[in-house]
Amino acid sequence: MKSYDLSLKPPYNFALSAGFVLSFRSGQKEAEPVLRQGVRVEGKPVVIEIRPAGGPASRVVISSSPPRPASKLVPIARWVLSEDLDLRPFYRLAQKHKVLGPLTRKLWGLKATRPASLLEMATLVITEQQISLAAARSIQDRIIRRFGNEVEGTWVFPEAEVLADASLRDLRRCGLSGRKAEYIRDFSRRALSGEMDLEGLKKRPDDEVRRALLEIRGWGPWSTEYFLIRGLARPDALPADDLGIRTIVGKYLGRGQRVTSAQVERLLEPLRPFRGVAAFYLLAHHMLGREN
DNA sequence: TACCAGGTAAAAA
DNA sequence: TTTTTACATGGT
Repeated sequence: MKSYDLSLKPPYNFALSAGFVLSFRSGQKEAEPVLRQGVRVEGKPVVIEIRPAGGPASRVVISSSPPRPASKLVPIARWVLSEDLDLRPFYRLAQKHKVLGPLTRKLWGLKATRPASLLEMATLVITEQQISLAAARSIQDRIIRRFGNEVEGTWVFPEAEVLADASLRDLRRCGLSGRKAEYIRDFSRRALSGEMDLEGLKKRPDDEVRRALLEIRGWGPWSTEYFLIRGLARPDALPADDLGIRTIVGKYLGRGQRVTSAQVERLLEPLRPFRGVAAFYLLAHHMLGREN
């Protein structure tokens, strides 16, 4: 299979980052972390494979099935691996912090991966509202199997058109509430018509993205912040009312108990403008610790 | 079995 | 205006 070398801008540790995301996915644990991601290249479903290149931690090898030219795969890989997030200023700031300092040295080069499709991210955000991550994962899985395409065992998220045309009945059958089915279909319709310019969001400042999302039905503060940090890797975006974040911030920066969203804001204030990344590092440290 | 889980809109007070 | 309530599935 044709494969291409790619050097990501350091600091970046692919094996650590891929290992982290793979620890959430059920199934086989391989000796070498291989990230398989369903993506679309000019609308066609493709599975892209990213693995360590050996040598520097920031170097990877990418390939795809069916094969696609490097000019198509490389930008997708850069996006999925969040290359645009520069960790250096975060690390400089964290060094002065009692908790984040040692923790960042331990997790040096860690970044979250993100879906290639912002529509997939938006759907995931809506699905995850209120219910547990396990429940949401199972619903998202049904959505992708019902409406997406399979490539060699990996499922590729559907295009906006498919979800825009879906019946509420079929969406609900995936386990979504009636409301969420409407939110997802409405959002897909906006994406399809261009009323919501998803690609355009990538270049717009945080506050403009917030305004654009908050005016859409189904998008409250939590969903908007979550989309910013997870979907766009905006380093300061912080869903302070998120249960997971309130728990983890209380554990690492408070007295151990879950704290209020106001306390989350206060405790992470020294990490501005990297509060979202800081919260991610706390969460990652907690999750990786639990595995052992 | 009941209750909570990485919320939100809409109804009721 | 502020406060309740309905909603979906999975884990404990």
